[in-house]
Amino acid sequence: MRKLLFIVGPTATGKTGLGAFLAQKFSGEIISADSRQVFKGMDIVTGKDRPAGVRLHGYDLVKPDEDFSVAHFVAFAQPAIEKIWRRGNLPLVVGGTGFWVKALTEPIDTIAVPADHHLRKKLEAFSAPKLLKLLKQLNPQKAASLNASDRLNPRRLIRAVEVATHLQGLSLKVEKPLAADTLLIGLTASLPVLDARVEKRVGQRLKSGALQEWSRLKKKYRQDLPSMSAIGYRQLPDVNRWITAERQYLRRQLTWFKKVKEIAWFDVSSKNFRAKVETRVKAWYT
RNA sequence: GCUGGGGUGGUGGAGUGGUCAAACACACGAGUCUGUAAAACUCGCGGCGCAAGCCUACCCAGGUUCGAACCCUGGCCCCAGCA
Repeated sequence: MRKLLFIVGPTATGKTGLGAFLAQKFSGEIISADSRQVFKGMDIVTGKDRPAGVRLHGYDLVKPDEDFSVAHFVAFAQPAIEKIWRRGNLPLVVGGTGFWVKALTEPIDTIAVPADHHLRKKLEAFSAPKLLKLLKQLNPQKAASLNASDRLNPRRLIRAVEVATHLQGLSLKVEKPLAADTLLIGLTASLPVLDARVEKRVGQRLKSGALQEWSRLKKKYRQDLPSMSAIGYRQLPDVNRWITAERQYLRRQLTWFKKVKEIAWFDVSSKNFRAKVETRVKAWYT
């Protein structure tokens, strides 16, 4: 069976570095699963590492003012993975965007319903209770299935209404999940270690010209674009707030990934952690 | 040293006699998640308790009052201006 390797975990754990290491060992190619690194020109602040000698897919797919969501990601990544298999290589999906990683192997059944910007714009004026009421009329089951948090989340409610209004006419062709033998490697460390790494990384990005990149993009793009909501762009020039936002994000990622039971976790601050991972991958790969 | 302002939670900052464990914000903690996911959203956040509730709090010490974070006296500290 074809093999598919995932490297996941919170920010600043060195996922790409490990990915490159494993890619060389096992003749692999990296697919980045990162919701902000898909944007061209957003390089320094989002921390795009480009390890030498490794094929890496998934960076710079669109311009910052273009749409790119899970659906686009799946549409891009699945064929990319197929091609890597055809070349006889091992695809390594590397990324911290949990939802995107999940979508690759667990199909989203409403993924075929595209964004209706006109409708969204109209619905944005509605309060959460009003949206919920509307959803109840269109799709009572969906409305009933929402938990307390989502019932108060306008963004989620708008999408649910959008799906409900467009679903009928559409012949749902659900994406096929990738049939593969998968291994999920999770990278982590103690919180103090992770926090320290975050701070260090921000420092490095500042040295590499993060401020210049930020001011360039700020002039060029509207601040309400999804791409511009990337951590760093929102907080700069306040460096401390940037660091805080990175740490908060790190914790959110941890919350997501800790629920994924299949992940084999490795502590990046333990000694020879790369060797340990390599051993684990080897056992699975051969 | 003088004059004026001020000392409230992890932080900023409301509150100026009872309805205050203390608005609001931030930070922090725990979560949610099926086309914005580095997004959006929810809950918690003095102590004990499942809860009802109880206890300890608004620099310190006294005092006034049925009742004080809020009024008075003294002390300590901070800031601004003048010396």
